[in-house]
Amino acid sequence: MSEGRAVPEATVARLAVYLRVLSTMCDGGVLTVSSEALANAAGVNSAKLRKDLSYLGSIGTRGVGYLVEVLRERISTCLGVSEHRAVVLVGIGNLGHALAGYGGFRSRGFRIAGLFDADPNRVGEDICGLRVRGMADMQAVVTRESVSIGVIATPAEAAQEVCDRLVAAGVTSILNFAPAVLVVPDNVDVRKVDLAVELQILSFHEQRKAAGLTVVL
Amino acid sequence: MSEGRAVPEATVARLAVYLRVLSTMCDGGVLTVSSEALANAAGVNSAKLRKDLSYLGSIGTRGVGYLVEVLRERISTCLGVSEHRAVVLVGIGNLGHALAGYGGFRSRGFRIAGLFDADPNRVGEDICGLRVRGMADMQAVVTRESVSIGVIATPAEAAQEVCDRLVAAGVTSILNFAPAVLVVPDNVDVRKVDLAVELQILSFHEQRKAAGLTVVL
DNA sequence: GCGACTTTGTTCCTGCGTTCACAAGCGGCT
DNA sequence: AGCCGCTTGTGAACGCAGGAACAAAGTCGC
Repeated sequence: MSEGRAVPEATVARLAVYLRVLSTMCDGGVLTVSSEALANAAGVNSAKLRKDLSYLGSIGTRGVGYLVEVLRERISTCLGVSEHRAVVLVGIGNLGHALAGYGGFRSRGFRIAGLFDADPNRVGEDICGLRVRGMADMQAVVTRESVSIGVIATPAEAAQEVCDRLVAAGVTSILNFAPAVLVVPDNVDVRKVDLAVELQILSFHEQRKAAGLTVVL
Repeated sequence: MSEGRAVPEATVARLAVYLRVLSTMCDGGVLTVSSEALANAAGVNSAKLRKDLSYLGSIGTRGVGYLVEVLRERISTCLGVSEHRAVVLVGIGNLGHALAGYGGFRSRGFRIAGLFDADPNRVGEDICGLRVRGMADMQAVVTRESVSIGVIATPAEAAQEVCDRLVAAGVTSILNFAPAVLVVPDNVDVRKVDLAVELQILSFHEQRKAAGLTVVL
């Protein structure tokens, strides 16, 4: 378990959270941090945190803790964001507009290499210094800027077609905000974020709380 | 296992997906659907789907499948969205603006009962027919409209304070888009959506793919 | 009315993720 | 220099989720 071997999926998600907390600490001038303190700040169990970090061939010092700077660097490298990674964003509607202007991407290791929309009326529009391009330019941008990640923020109907174009252009990871199931080749990763699903999960728990109260009454 | 007993967390998330697919089918005039067909449309295994549905005290007909309308109704009830559920949205910035205008909320069982922002310059602004209110009005709106869910789309610094106000007003479920860990009482549920984390997870897999290729070369 | 076919609901089993608990290691203090 | 206390890293147990396979149940054709 010395080198970054077979990091579990669940751990990867948490590493990203640790990274954000560590960056904040770093900015605050904190030099070292214990697993207990970092776990609290990240909202997880300290044992879990230590096991997570152990997958990176851990760099902690017993009796002291972790060097914030070193740990931050180590996680960045593991996640592949030590250098800025280029992404393209397709679908400049309501949500796409917000994503294009979201500062968190840049500060957390990503660079928006291109904005695309199928609507000719939108092409040419300027958003935070980036020009919206037509779909025809996608191939060129992806190749030239070595883009590996595509973000889909189109309506559900267009999602699969956009996805196919992204894959054809050479993108191998997709973040999908459209409420649609995407079909992709095996070598392409897809993650889906569905805002309504998140709310429905919360709604379920509300339902359960209400049912429990009814019994109590 | 006859009545909606102890539905696993992972199942709840998928039920929401099934619900969306079923709604589409319903609109398309489909009357019955087999577990195989529904599973394909939802992008999951058919055995998993059947097990998920069995938690609702399943209503399928052997040799035929499920009645689309009945199943949709059943899942809606389980998720607590058979009647529209009221939510409030706090933080009308880049992202909040997009969320306020997102049509998917209404169509999937939610009603935005109020928009709030701390910035007095934003208060009074009209977004898709809803007026932005000041934080002072929150208590009244939550009480009057029986709001149980709050959505936080503020900067990270303001998230905890907003969260506290929501909880004090009576909200018991929170969907948090701010990159911050929220501390809440035990009876309050929190779900977090962090866009940068999603990208970093994809980035990790890209990193691995690249490493694998390097070895191959 | 009966048999064959289809599809569900469930059971068992395997694997992953989480948690607990403890031994090992390092720094600081005397 | 040696001991003590603190913190890490890991081994083992536990619980949950996922997948395959099968028996029960209902429909359709004859």
